[in-house]
Amino acid sequence: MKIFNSLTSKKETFKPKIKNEVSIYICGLTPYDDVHIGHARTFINFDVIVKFLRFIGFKVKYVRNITDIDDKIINRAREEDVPALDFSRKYIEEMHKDFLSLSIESPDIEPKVSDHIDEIISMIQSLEEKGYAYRKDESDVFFDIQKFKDYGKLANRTLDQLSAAERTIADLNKNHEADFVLWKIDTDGITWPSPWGEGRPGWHIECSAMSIKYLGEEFDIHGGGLDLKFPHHENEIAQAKCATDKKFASLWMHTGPLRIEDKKMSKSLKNFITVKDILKDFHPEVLRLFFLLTHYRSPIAYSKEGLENAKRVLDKFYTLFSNIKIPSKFNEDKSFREEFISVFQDDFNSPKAISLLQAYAGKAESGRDVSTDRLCTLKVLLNSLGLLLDETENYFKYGEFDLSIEEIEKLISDRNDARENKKFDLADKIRNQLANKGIVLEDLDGKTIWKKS
RNA sequence: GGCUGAGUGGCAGAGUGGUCAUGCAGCGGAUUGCAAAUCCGUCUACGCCGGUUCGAUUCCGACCUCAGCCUCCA
Repeated sequence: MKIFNSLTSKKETFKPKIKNEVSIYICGLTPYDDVHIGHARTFINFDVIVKFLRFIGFKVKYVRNITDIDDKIINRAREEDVPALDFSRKYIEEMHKDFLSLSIESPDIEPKVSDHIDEIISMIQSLEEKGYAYRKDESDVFFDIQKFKDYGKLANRTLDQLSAAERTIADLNKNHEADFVLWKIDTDGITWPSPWGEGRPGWHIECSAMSIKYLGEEFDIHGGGLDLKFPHHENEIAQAKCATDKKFASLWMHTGPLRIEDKKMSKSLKNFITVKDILKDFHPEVLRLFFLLTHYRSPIAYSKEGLENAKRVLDKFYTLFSNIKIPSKFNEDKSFREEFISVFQDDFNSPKAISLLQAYAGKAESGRDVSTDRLCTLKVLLNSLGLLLDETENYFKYGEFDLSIEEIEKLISDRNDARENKKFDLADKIRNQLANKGIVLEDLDGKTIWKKS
């Protein structure tokens, strides 16, 4: 298996530390607003990656954190006059609901920063003992990037380049402009006592502390959205390596951004579409397939047309299996499975793997190659990506309608009466009436079924 | 400005030094009361300019355009 390593900018043969086991840490969300489809992209990508690793037989330990201490949370909570952790708890619940709707599997461990203050403090202490952390007078505690010779390796940036960057606020307590906070001194908002005084952890240290706690000082894969590469992941590496003198994560993976109108979808740009909004119109698997039709490292331009295209593709798969009963016992088509795996394990090439499945589906439809074993294998492979898991009926009737099921069925029955009596004008009128409500009819083998358009 | 990535047919999107991606849409046909669904057939491509090569969309160089990061961000 090959995986692109952001640290070396090369595809590398994947060799986990322990044979057949994978330890993976993914940076999760800061819960202070609804989950948007840019987040969904990242977590669906990693969901599929973890699923695939398990599918081919790896034992995976998957950790995905929640950053529940953050200035934005504190500020928003203050605006609403509720305790910060109550505020974030509310959005954690929303996040879990959204992820469940999207069939994103829960990680094995989902640690929160607020539960790991002790680990964070002791990591900062060891950085302090080794001379990587400093403070002036009673200032915040900073990490001294000039003491860490590999600083900038992940982002491919030198200290000079970092100095040259225009920074709006220069903190006079810092040795270098790019030094970052390990412990922020504060008495307002949510704080904990520490050897340096009342305060809270800086952003970055939590992920170093929690990944090491659950996966050890050296583990296989660390990932997240591309926007976390610098400074977040760069800083994580600095802290973890300096505190432990170990390698930390061997492989770094970053998912590409979701764009909307040629800009990255992000909370700060306020150009986001929430998961809840999308799921009003589209089945969750449509969103999943929309993402999988593009490689995880490439940017995706969000568009309604793109989602509609993904829907048509998924419709075809569901239609193919709508009349096929999958037997409980069948012989898996090994060569098909192997072909799929060999494509997918080249840096998780989902678009190529799906095109392979589409080609097989096409062959099956044409009646040229309809061995049940092969069809069943196709279903297994789609399922492995988190697709084709819903009942056909549910899938095609997903969404909101203006009409009740009873009303729809009454109209269908009226139309069929009209057809029996050759009153085709009336029949077509009823069909148009339903079409205007977003319901399409199909007359199959003397039976009429309906779908949401 | 620095660093990184990308520009493929109407659209999405892989890939490759010389035979086909794949799918959606379109078009023609079968089927249907007419549609839909399904089936058969089918068109359109590699940003621009040079170079290497017998041959380049694929390798090299310049240019143009776009995006991401450099400040919070998945």
